[in-house]
Amino acid sequence: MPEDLQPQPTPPPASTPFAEAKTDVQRKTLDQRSQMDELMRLRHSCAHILATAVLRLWPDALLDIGPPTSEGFYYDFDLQHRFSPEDFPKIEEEMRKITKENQVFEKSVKTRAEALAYFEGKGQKFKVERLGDIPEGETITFFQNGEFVDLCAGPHVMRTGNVKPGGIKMLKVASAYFRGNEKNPQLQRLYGTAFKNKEELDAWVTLQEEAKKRDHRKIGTEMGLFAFDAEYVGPGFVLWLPKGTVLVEELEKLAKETEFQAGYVRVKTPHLAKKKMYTTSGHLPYYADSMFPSIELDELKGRPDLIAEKEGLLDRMIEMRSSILEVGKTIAAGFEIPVGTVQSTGEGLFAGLDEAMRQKGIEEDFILEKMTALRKLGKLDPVTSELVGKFDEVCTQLKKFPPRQTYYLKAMNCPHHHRIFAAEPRSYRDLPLRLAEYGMCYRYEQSGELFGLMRVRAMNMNDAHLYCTAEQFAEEFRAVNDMYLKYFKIFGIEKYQMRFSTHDPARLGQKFVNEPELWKKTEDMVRQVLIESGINYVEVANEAAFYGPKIDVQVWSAIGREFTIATNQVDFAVPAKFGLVYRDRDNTDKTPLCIHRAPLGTHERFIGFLIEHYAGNFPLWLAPDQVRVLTLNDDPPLVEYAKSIVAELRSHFVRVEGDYSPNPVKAKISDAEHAKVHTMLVLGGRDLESGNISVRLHSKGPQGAKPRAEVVADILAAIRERRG
RNA sequence: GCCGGUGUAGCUCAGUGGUAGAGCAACGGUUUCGUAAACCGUAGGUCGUCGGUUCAAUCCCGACCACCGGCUCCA
Repeated sequence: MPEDLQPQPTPPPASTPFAEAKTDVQRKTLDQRSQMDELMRLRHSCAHILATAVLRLWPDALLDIGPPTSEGFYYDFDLQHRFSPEDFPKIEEEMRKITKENQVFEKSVKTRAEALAYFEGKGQKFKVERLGDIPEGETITFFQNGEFVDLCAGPHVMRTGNVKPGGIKMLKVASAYFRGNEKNPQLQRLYGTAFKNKEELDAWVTLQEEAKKRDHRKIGTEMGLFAFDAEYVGPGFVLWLPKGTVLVEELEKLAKETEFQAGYVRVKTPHLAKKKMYTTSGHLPYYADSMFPSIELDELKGRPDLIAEKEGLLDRMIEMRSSILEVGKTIAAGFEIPVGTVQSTGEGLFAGLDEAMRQKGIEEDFILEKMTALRKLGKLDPVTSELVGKFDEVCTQLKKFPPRQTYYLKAMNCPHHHRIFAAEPRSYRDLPLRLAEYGMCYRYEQSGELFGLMRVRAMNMNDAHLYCTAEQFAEEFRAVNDMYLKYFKIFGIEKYQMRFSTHDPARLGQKFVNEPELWKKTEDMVRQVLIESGINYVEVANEAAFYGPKIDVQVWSAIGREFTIATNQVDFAVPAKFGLVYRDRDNTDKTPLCIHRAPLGTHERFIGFLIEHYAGNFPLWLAPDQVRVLTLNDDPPLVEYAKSIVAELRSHFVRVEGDYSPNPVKAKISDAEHAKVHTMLVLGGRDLESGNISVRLHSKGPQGAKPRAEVVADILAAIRERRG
C-alpha cells in the first residue's frame, strides 16, 4: 500500500506561543451553527454546564473549548488537579444543581478589545488564543449562564433547566493537545453525554454495553481466533490461531478468485529490500519514522584487521574530501555558476548540476567528480592536484572492500511490484498489468497507537498494483470500484462512503508533485468514474497523497461503528522515479500510471471489522466451526451414522467435528452454541431410522429434520455461494 | 510518541503489610438423556518485570514493560 509522504507542518508564527492547528478543521459558519439540531444544542449547553461546575469545584481551571459531538460533548481544561473518574459523581452533582438553578443562557456581543481584556484579566490564555482564531469582521459573542461567561458563537438551549438532570452522564477523562497539535501543551478533556431524558440516556448506555460485547479483542479471545504475545513475539504482532487462520484463508480464497476473474496475476516478493529501494521510491526521507530500523549487513564481520584498515582509509578520505570541496566550491563560484543551478558553462565542467542533484550529498559528489576531471586536464594548482590525486587513490582502495549493505523491512509492497514491472521489457500490449499479492508489511506504529487487530505492526495487505495507460485508466478504476461494491454485498455492508482526496494547487512542488496537468486530468477522471458508477463519495480538498489523488474507503459495521478499511490511490509519480516504461505503438517509451488498491485492506483490520460486524456469528462460508454433529447418546449404530456424515462433509472440505460423548444433548448443544458453531446436526434414534438429519442453526434454534442428502446439499450450496 | 488509568489461574473477577481464593474452561471418573449448561473429584498462580522501604511486600514507593481510554498518526 502507498503512503502519504507529507512534509513537516510549517512552524507557527512568532506572535503566538502555541503551534497552529495541525488539521485544517473547518470553522463552522454562523449559518451552519444556527442549523444545529436540538440534541446538539442541548449537548453544547451541557458543555457550558460542565465548565460551570468545574470552575465551581476548581476555580483555578483554565478553559479551552467545549463543543458537542456525535456521542455527547467534551470540555478541555488546564488544571493542576488531575481529573479521575472518582471526580465524576461530584461533577455530575454540581451539574444537576446548575440545571435546577435554571439559569438563562444570555448572549452578548463584545468588541475584540473587550473580549481580549476580559480573558487577559482572568489569565485565560487559551481563550485569548481562541479569540485570535476568529476572523476579523466576524461578530464576537459571549454566552453567560449564572456566573459562567464563555466566548461562544452558540447556539444554546434557553435555560439550564432545559437539560434534564437524569439525562446527563460523565463518561471519561482523557487528554488532548491544544488545537490538536502535539507541539502544544496537553489539556485534560472531560467527556460526557446528554440526552433529552433519562430513558434515552439509558437506551444509549445499553447500546454501548452491547457494542462492548462485540469488541473484536474480546470475541477474538473467546473464540480462540488470535492472540498477542508481547513478551516473546512483540507488541502489535498477531499470532493467528487455527480458527482465526480459517478466516484469513477464506478471505484470501475470496480475493484470489475475485482477482483471477478480474484479470489479475499473482506475484510474490520478499519482506526485505535494500535501502536503495526506498531512497528511490521517495519513502525513506519522509517515512523512516514509521519503518522498523534498518538491518545492517557488514561483510567484514569477524575480520578486525580489515575493519581497522577500512576505518583508517575512511577517516583519511573524509578529511581530504572536505578540503577538496572547499576549493571546488570556490572554483564553481569562479565560473559564476551558483552551485545548485541548472546551467552550462564555457568549460562545460560544472554543467548539468540540476535540481535533482541538489538533494543532500549529490551536489558534493558532483563537485568531487569535476575536481578529478580538472586535475586530469592539469587545471589545478600543484597542491590541490596532489590532494585530489591522493583522494582518488584512497577511493580506489576503499572500493576493494565489500560495501556495507543496509536492508529495510518493507512497509509497503509497491516498490517491490515496481521492480517486478521493471524485471521484463514491457509493451503496450502487456497493459493493463495487474500485479496482486498478499504482501506482509511491517510498520513501526507508535506504541500508543496499537489497538487489537485494528492497528498492528505486521500486516498482510490484500494488495495489487495496476499499471495502465492514461486511456485505460477510467476503465481500470471503474473495475476496482466494482470490486469494492461486490465485496460490500458479500459482507452485507450497507453503509459505506468513499472519501475522494484531491490536491492543493497552491502547494504543487511542495506537498504534491509538480504536475498540474496530470493532477487535473486524473482527478477529473476519478471524479467522473465515481459519478458514473453511482458510488457514494465525498470530496475532500488538499488531502491527496503526494503522488496522486486517493480514495479512503469507510464502512460502517452492523452496529454502526465506522472503520476505514482501505485506500485506493492513483500514482503518476513513483513509477517514473523507478524509470518504469513500456514501449508504445509509436515505438517510444512511456511511463505507465499506477493504481494502488486493496479492497480488503489488511487481513488484520478487515477481520477485526468482520468480528464486530458479525459479533463473531460468521456466515457459514467464513465460520471457523462450520458444522458439528451431535449424537443423543453413544450407541454404536448412532455413532456410526454420525461418523459417516462427518466423513461425507469432510470429503467436501467442510470444517466439521463430531461430538459423540454420552453427555446430555442439552449440554452438547450448549457447548456448540457457546463456540458459535454455525450448523449443528443433532442425531437420535429417529434420525437413524428415517435417514434424516435434525438441523439446528447457531442462535436461530432448531430447523426441523430433513433427508440427509438434502441437508448436505444445502450446506455445500451455502458455502459455495458464500451466502450471508 | 504524549496525558491518564490498569496489571491476581487459560477466561471473568474476589481479596490481604504476616507469602492467595470463586465461577467457567482444562484433566480424571461417573452419567445413555431429543435441542442453551448432569454429578463427583483433580490439577493449576514467583499476584506483569526489576529495584527500594520494612523483621516481613502481591499489597507501600520508584523505574521499566504490556494493556486500556484518549490525543497525535493511520490500513
